[in-house]
Amino acid sequence: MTYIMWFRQDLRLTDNPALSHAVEQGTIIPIYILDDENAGDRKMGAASRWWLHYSLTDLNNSLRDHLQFLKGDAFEIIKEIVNNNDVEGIYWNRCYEPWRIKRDKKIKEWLKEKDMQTESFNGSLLWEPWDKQIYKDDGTPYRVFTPFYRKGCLKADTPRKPLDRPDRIDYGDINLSGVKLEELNLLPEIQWDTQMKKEWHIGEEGARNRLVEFIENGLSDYKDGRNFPAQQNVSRLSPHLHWGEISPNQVWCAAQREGENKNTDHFMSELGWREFSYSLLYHFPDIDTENLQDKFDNFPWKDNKDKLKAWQKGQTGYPIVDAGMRELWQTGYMHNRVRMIVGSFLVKNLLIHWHHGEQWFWDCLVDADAASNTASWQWVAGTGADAAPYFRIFNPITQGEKFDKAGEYTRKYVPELKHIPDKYLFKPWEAPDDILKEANIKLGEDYPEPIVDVKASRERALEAFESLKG
DNA sequence: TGAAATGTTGGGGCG
DNA sequence: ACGCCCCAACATTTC
Repeated sequence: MTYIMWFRQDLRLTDNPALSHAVEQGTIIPIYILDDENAGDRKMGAASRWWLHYSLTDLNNSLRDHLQFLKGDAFEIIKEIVNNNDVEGIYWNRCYEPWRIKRDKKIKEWLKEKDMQTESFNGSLLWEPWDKQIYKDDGTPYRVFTPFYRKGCLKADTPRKPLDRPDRIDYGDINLSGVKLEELNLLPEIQWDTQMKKEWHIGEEGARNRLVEFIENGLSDYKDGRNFPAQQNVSRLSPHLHWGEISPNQVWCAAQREGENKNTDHFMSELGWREFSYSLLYHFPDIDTENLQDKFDNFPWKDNKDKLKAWQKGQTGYPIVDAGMRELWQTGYMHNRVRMIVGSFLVKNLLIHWHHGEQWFWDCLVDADAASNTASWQWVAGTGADAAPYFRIFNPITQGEKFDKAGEYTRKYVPELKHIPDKYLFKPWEAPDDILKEANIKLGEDYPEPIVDVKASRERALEAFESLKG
């Protein structure tokens, strides 16, 4: 008996419920389908594709070169496989983007009509978004994080303990005439990934090492340390989780083993935010384009291509913002504190619609995730669930001084400011001429003048917000 | 998971 | 000794 194991966002062997089930049934044919056709406007961005290439390479190694790669409309491909080969069934772990739910539902119905064995599993979430335990008493989904997490998640069934890696896998002997991994064309044509390669250890083993490293060195001061981008207190597990190189259950249980304290609690609640984002996307499937709070539909956003471009390229003249945007560009990642700062800057100081930020992150982040990315952009914009009140506007100077006091992070990504004294690092335009000269900076040439005035733009944002009430 | 404005308090300098 | 002012430090309010 031969079964298809369809890998999707679960590129691992350990704690993989669909895989464990499949290998118990018989021999398996592991496949991956690159389905850009059904993704519509949610095709993977460039950084995601880059990561995927190496993650598939790693998975294929773990599967002793048995992973078969296919490209196109997954429904058509699966029909073809089932119609032309002697397979008994097909298993996968669920995905939650609206387009995938729609597609997978159709596929499952068709498979059932064909009397194929088919079952989907939960390999990506601690609690299913439709779990009745995690609804409010009135039967509607939570829109506020704290009760979602405390009254919902923490009171619901405890997450499944991770499954062991199957101790043997038997592979079926069917060639599906797919393509070579290289033919998925996931790697960039222009080589912008040299720096990125050094930054990450992609794949299941890299994910596990990252978790161990974080638990040993980052977790013990997580609650406070997570705010400082120069420190090593954040887990950096987000891309590994997104691709399913590690499951949230593995992370949750590893944190739990460290015992309850403010650091583990806080870290686990961040996994809770991930669940919350998925819950929101499930219950409000258009949040990736529509404001969750529709009163923002009339917000007077400004279209400004030059300023958007300056933000994207890390040329705003605000060093902490530019450092973050350049970290993103160079590494495919940005520290969470800085994501909030650059987000606030785009949406509030520049008054540019959060869509533009969301799209840029979607293209550049190796952890780009439809649920987390859209929920977080709506959060920072003030348009979303449990959102920061609109008037919570970050001051990029104060934030820099508070969270990168010694300038280690900022100077790393904005090296032209290396020699500016701390006192002026986050506001170089206030530095006296002799200090600028000594630091080898000519504002407007070596480093941009600020593209907006924070004080004036703050006022402007508050007025724009005020205009919604009228 | 804000920032700025405004209010309050208390210590020290000083006439 | 006392009131007054100044100002830092902290708390509260407002956007």
